[in-house]
This record gives sequence, structure tokens and C-alpha cells, in this order.
Amino acid sequence: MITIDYRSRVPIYDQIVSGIIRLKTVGVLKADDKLPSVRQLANELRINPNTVQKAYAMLEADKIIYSVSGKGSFISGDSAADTALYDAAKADFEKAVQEAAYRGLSKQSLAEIIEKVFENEDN
Amino acid sequence: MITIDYRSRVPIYDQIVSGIIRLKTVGVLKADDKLPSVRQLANELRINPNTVQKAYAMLEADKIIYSVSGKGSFISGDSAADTALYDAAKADFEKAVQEAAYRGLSKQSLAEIIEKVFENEDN
DNA sequence: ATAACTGTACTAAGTGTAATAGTACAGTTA
DNA sequence: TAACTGTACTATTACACTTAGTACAGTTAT
Repeated sequence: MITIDYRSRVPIYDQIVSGIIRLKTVGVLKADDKLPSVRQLANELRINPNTVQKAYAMLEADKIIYSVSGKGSFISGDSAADTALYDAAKADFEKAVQEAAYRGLSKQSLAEIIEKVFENEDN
Repeated sequence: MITIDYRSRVPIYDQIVSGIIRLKTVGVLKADDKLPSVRQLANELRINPNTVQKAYAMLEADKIIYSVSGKGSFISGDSAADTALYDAAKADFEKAVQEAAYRGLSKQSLAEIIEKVFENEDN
């Protein structure tokens, strides 16, 4: 479901947050889909349940998921959260493009890098 | 010369590295220009000399600057430095693309944003 | 009702990195 | 000689990440 890079400097809970967001954006997870429980996902990823809980708490704070005590955690159907996240991602990328252009990268160079990244993701 | 955001999660030495690269790209610092000494810059930024030294060591490892014991640290003038800068810019942009892809932006969306940015720069 | 799940909320401890503090040494310069 | 430079250590503090353990309340299936 989610792959974790344990050697990465990016915190595990951040990787989980990104992973859930990505799964939802791609369409694997849809509104009201149930997420694996804190303990189950921790078991699968071989990490501590507290780390998963922290990720879920962050996702819930951003209204990307909603949690019900005793039942589980579920994908939120609130489209406003999606739009906000998507716009934020676009804004961040626009900043990165401006920075890259400022540092002398051509439009073609950027296109090549994009191709390269998306090639590697076709696994 | 360089401004540091002490509240940022980005390490201070990373901010120094970025700052020096930026100053060279902009043209404020040119080949063989002398950088402030480890102790001097540490004093200006009110940080520890070891932190500055770490940044300088990283810059030298990337061949962006060269250091001479007893004399000081200077902006590198060989083409290797430019290559290093270019590679660094590409690496940063690649990270941004990966981040954007993780957050669900399609290849087309990224292309559109690039077009938009480069359009605005033609004015 | 009981067992086995769920989320949630704590405390405690281990780990790694960032940053500071201090010292020391060799080379350069005025 | 004195005052700089880079460089190289050790020790310590601070903080974030992660793990570990425990506990409690709500839900679900048997």
C-alpha cells in the first residue's frame, strides 16, 4: 500500500502522510474508504503504532481523513481539502520552477527532468 | 550578505550554502572573490564558527569555493564550479518534481506551470 | 456479555542531527 | 611578533524522530 524509505531523512510519518495523499489523488483511495488501522499499518510497515498515529492525526488535522473512535479512519469526502492541497502543491512547484529558471535552467532542461522522474515512477 | 532564518527547520549550514550559491549566480560574487572568514561570518550571523566551517566544507566538496589554509576561502573560477552549480540546480528541481508528483500533480500540470512561468519571464 | 478489535492519550527512553563551546595547530600576512 | 586565516578535534546541549509500554473508551462480531 505504502512504501517507506527508512534511510530517508524525511520523517516516516511525513512519508505516510504523502503516501495517503498520493493514493487518494491517484484514485486508489476514495471517499469513505477505510484505512488500515493504526496497529495494522504499523505492523505492515514494521514501525511503531505511535508513528502511524501521528501521521493519521496530521491527516485528520488537514481534513484529508476522518477518524472515529472504535471504528477506524476513513478517507474524507470533503472536496475543499483536496482543492486546497492541490493548489498548494501547484504553488510550491511554481516556486521551484522560478527558482530553477533563476539558476539558469532552460525550459527544455526542466522538461527533461520531468520526463526522467516520471519514467522512474512507472514501476 | 546572507540572511539566516533561525526558526527554519532548514539547517543553518544549508542556508549558508544556498546563500553563497545564490550570490554567485546573481553575480555579486565572482571568481576568486574572497569570502568572509569562518570567524567573521560566524560573528556577523551570530552563530558558531563550526557551523560556518561546515557550510564552507560542503561548498568546497562541491567545488563551488576553494579554501587555502591561512589565506581564506574564495569563489571557484573553473568551469567545474559552474557545472556543480548547474547540477545542484537540476538536483533541486528534480526533488521538486518528485515532491509534486507525490502530491498528485500530473505531468501535464507541471508542463502548464512551466509554460506559465516562462511566459511571464518573456515580458 | 465477552473477546477482539478500533482510536486516543499519555510517559519514558533511545537515537541521530544540528548547533554551540572550547581548544589546538599549521599556514599567511602586515 | 601579532593577528589573522583554515582545519581538526572533543564535549556538551538541544531538539526531533522513533520506539516502547501502558491505559482507557468506543465499536463490532460471536
